[in-house]
Amino acid sequence: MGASKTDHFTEKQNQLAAIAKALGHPARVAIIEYLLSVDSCICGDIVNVLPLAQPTVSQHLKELKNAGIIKGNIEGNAICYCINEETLSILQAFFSHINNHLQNKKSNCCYII
Amino acid sequence: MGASKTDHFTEKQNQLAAIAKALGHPARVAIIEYLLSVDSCICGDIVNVLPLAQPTVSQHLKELKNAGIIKGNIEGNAICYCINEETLSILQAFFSHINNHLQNKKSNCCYII
DNA sequence: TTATTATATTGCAATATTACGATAAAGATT
DNA sequence: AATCTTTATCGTAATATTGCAATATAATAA
Repeated sequence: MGASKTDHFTEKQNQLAAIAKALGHPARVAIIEYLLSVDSCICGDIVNVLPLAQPTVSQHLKELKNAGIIKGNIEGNAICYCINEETLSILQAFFSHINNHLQNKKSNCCYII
Repeated sequence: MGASKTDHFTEKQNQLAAIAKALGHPARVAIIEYLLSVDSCICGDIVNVLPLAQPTVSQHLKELKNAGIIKGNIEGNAICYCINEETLSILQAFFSHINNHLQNKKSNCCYII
């Protein structure tokens, strides 16, 4: 098939998966890291930083924006992108949830491999 | 093409992306949530819990294992899977890193959209 | 030994992703 | 207006992912 059966999962599960998926490419991780490293959030030089052609970078930016991980507004003939903390906090909450459970449990199986 | 140019990114970026990518499917999020919800980490009944056929579930489990998100060992004719905290802590560290940067910055652009 | 049970692998079809050249769109500059 | 600059979109090729039926594998139960 190739298409995920999103109908059969909860909204939360689909939401988490969508955010994680958007982070699931090294170029997009690199974009996030770059956005963090620059003081300004005007990021017209992302193309020069990445080892990818301009249309490809534009496509990755679009995916990050669709997933809500970055947000931006038009600034003349450039685009101002920056990280959307709200979206990333959803993933963070998921990890907190995981941590809480794991600490309560202190799992003692699966010690091999 | 379809193949990521992983050579052109850092090991760290590829590692983060691989972990995020493995979480980037609702079925795999559901598997993680199920592993958290059960007290035991014997998870032979995952197939019954998910709306997917057994081979598909097995494939998702394999991907989670390849990414290091779950670990498991053979227990008779069943498999014992559980969450690998070490791997998830890599993603958590990334988010801490992001948080630190964002708090220092208090970004004041991108207020529209 | 012969089922039975549980998970993994294979093979394949449908769809998605990745990448980039060519081109478009739109504000800035001259 | 004509040109430059920057980002977006289109079209397309190569590859990856998703899902499942069929089958294999391996331990357990009879």
